[in-house]
Amino acid sequence: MEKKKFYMTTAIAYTSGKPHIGNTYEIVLADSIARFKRQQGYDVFFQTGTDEHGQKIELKAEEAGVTPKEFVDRTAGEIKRIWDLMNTSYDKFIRTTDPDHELQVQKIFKKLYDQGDIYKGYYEGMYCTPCESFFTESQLVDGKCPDCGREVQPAKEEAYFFKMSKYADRLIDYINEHPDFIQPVSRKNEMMNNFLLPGLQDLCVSRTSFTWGIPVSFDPKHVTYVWLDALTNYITGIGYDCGGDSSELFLKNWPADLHLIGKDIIRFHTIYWPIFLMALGLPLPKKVFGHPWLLQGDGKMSKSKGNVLYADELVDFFGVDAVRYFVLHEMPFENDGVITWELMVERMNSDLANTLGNLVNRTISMSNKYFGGIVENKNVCEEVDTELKSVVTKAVGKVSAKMEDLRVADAISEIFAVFKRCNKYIDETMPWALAKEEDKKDRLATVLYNLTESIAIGAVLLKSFMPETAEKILKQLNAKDRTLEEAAMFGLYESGTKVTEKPEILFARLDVKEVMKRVEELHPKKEEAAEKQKEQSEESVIDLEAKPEITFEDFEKMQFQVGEIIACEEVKKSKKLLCSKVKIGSQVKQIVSGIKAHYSAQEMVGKKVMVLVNLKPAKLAGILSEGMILCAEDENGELALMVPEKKMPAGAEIC
RNA sequence: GGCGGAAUAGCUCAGUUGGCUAGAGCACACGGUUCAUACCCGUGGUGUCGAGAGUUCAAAUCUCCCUUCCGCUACCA
Repeated sequence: MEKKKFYMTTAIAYTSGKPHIGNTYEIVLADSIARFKRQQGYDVFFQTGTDEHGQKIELKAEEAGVTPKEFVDRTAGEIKRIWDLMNTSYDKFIRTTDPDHELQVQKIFKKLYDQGDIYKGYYEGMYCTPCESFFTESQLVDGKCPDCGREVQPAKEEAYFFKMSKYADRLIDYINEHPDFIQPVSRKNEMMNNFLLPGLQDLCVSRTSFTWGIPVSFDPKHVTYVWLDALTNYITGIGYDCGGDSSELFLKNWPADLHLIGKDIIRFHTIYWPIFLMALGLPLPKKVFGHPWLLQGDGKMSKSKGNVLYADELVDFFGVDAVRYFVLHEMPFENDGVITWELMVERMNSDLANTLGNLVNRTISMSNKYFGGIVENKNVCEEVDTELKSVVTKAVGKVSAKMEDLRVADAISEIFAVFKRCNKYIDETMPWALAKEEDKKDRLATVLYNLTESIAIGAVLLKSFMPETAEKILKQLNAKDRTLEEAAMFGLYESGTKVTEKPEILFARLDVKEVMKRVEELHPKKEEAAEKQKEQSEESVIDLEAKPEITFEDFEKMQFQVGEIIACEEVKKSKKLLCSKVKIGSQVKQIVSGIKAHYSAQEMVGKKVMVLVNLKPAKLAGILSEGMILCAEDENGELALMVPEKKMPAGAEIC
């Protein structure tokens, strides 16, 4: 029987710099889907690659003192290296500087021009070079770029435009008739309401302001502007030829079954790309999934802060599969996910080391201890076995269902539910107790067989997400690989198999403090950069949005007093909170403040601070707080306590 | 400004067409256990289900309104 094809792509990564963990997320997500589809028996073609043209790269190369080609060769190599490091199983890595892609883009441009979909016009406005964007006067903020705040120049460019409106109605129909086309569905409304229904603007598809791009063959002072160049990679990469000489690979795989992209470029993939395809007379992709982004927890990722997470660094700390697990697990379906070092350590310890690693380890250890490593099914079943088997054999179906909806994080949770059930089973059956009774030997053997078999099935399910780990587990169990159908059948692990004598620790527990210490050593730049920013901001001012005017009466409602901090301790449950005992006059109040990141408990003691005394008490992390210690905050979130500039007694009114 | 979404346990979130004491994971506390990587299992929440009003025998779930946050988008000032 011929396998059903499945063609999927990621967005191509822009080669302006090293990819951070957010970029890496997409390729790992895509890889899990690709691997799972293969496991399901699809003939998968998985394409990824790099987007290498544009003015930004031209400038970056100039800064670096190399040619654009040298520059992109370097960054594309770096991106590919990280994709490979993450153990991703792409079939094709396309670069938009590949000669066959460039040639094909030129032919497509010409064809669309000849058939009247592309016409020549003028582009006018204010141009921001770093952002490569035009803005109207009214869009500018203080006369500067609304995106980056830098200077803009007036510019008028001769340019080619694509007649988007011509195909709009057809696209609207297509989207309505294919409710699965845009995922998640909430994005569909955004596209409809903001673009399609109000009427599409024509899209500029060429530029003359830079040269690092694919020249328009019949008008070489123009280069193809980003979207017609970048989006077409999905067809040129598998051998499309608009002259009618497309490859077998293309004929077999187009239309794509899935374009996996970031939510920021949904518009281009669900409006412009389908319309380009219509103009070329090609069928549209079946599904476009705009995934959310992975964000850094403690503030936005920024290179100057030195807190950007890079995949290779994380791999050094945790290993490839752990990093794959983090990015996949922390990502809900529609909302952005958050990732921090602390969170990763937590996942590492709780899920990977405790639940999974320890399970494999204890199971193998028991087989060795009680049966010299031989796992034999003596078929002495009890009631408790039924539920275990049911959970284990149903897992495949659950995982598949989640994957069908591209809910990868949920799919992984289903797999871990199997491992958790196994741990529970051990407690229910208490093998160590069975081992003490000679006549329970066969029951003990059966229990260990059931466990080994369950873990083997779990490992098979894990293959798409954590390939190396799955393999390690199967190897330690000496279990045969199996298909997904076989993962629904309990009892295929060959009775009488010998497991490894010395189980290898799959994931070592980590100490948060030690990890954070190493991170600090790794990024000493952090402080330097922060100091630099401080210097820069010394002369700057902060404008806040004005709150509504209040009356003197309103003001008088608030009671501010000088408080002396006589004791202070960290709130153990919390990362941010300090709990202070504050002396105000003759009474002492307990106040919880979110300032642990800026002040240690020790240095708080003895300080005299400004306190809002009559704030309604509230519980923070379960601790009563009876007021508020006031601080000033700058744009970086740095805090400074408000202290009196002369000596003042505790309780002095501030008015 | 327009369109859309969200607000539920300390944290991240589930809660189908309104229906019995509102759930899961993590964290925390206590108990159990010892095969194992101080691990696993069990138990534990006074949560005003953002505020207010309404429909209903019954609302986290429907309607209205308010507040806050988020997404997309637009732009007069």
